Amino acid sequence: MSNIEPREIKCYGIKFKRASSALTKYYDSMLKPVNLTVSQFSLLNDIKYIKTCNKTQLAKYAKLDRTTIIRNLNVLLEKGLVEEIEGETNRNNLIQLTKLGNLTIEQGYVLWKQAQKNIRETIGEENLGLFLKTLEDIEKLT
Amino acid sequence: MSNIEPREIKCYGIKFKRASSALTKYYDSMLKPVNLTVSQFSLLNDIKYIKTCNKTQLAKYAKLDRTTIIRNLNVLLEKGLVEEIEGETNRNNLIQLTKLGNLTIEQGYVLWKQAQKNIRETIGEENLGLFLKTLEDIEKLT
DNA sequence: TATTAATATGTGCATATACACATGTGCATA
DNA sequence: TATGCACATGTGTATATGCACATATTAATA
Repeated sequence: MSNIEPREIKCYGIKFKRASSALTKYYDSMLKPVNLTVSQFSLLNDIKYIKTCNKTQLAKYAKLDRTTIIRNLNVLLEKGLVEEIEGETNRNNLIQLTKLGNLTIEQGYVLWKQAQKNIRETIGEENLGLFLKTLEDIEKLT
Repeated sequence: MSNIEPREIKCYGIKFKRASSALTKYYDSMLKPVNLTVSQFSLLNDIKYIKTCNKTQLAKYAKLDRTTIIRNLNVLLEKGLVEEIEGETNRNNLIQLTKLGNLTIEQGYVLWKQAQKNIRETIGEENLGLFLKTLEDIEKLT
């Protein structure tokens, strides 16, 4: 099959999407030994930080849609990394890490740290500050 | 509901995801009048550039998984923006833009151009080169 | 007290993405 | 010819994401 000559992609949105996808895959591959994606690892860390909370609070904190959080949490619940403490009504339920969840974070942290270091070097220490600032400016678009 | 004090997010992967999500939403909102997402707009432009091709070629060109292309194409087929020309066997099918597809790209281009300009200003002309270079370095991780 | 506000949760639908697997076709070669 | 490799397609399943809609509970207020 003949390959088609690539053209210069000009859309910053698409360029960004591709880089984001590559970056996610990289973190995911590094976290493979603990069977976590970077999204899952990040959400676990959020829960660790806020200790116990309801799902709406967690969504606000993680800056994700509430229904996204519900679905992502279901994966973590099934893995036994998170538990839901039933209140009097659904409204009063709280979620928190299990022992396994805490242990998995600890194990994952070592792997994440290495990924983080490698990415920092890929971006370049000297450019890091400006780069992260730009990411924040873009995030503010929403 | 009391809000939880945000902590500094250190994971570059998550920071990047958030920015990417915001950027996608921004482009999507700008392309709303032509009822296209930026992913769809980009795929249409890829097809316009390569004129006619099979799905595997398109996937390579767009740097997406082949099965992702199949599913994204199905949306464009249903919208009548793309058509599939049946060959002797499935293997010989070709896809190409419809008239409506070409028209929609033209209409979308004006909107996209404006989004593109705004993002360029958000990043800052003076930082643009370095920023895009970094995106490419990250993309190469895969 | 009855109605309304605010708050919390969940499901259906849709897009975007990719891996694993199954299937089909055509050509080269043993 | 038969076998296998290269190429092309499609489905099942999964994660990640968010909007629209429905429902339930609590607090405030008319």
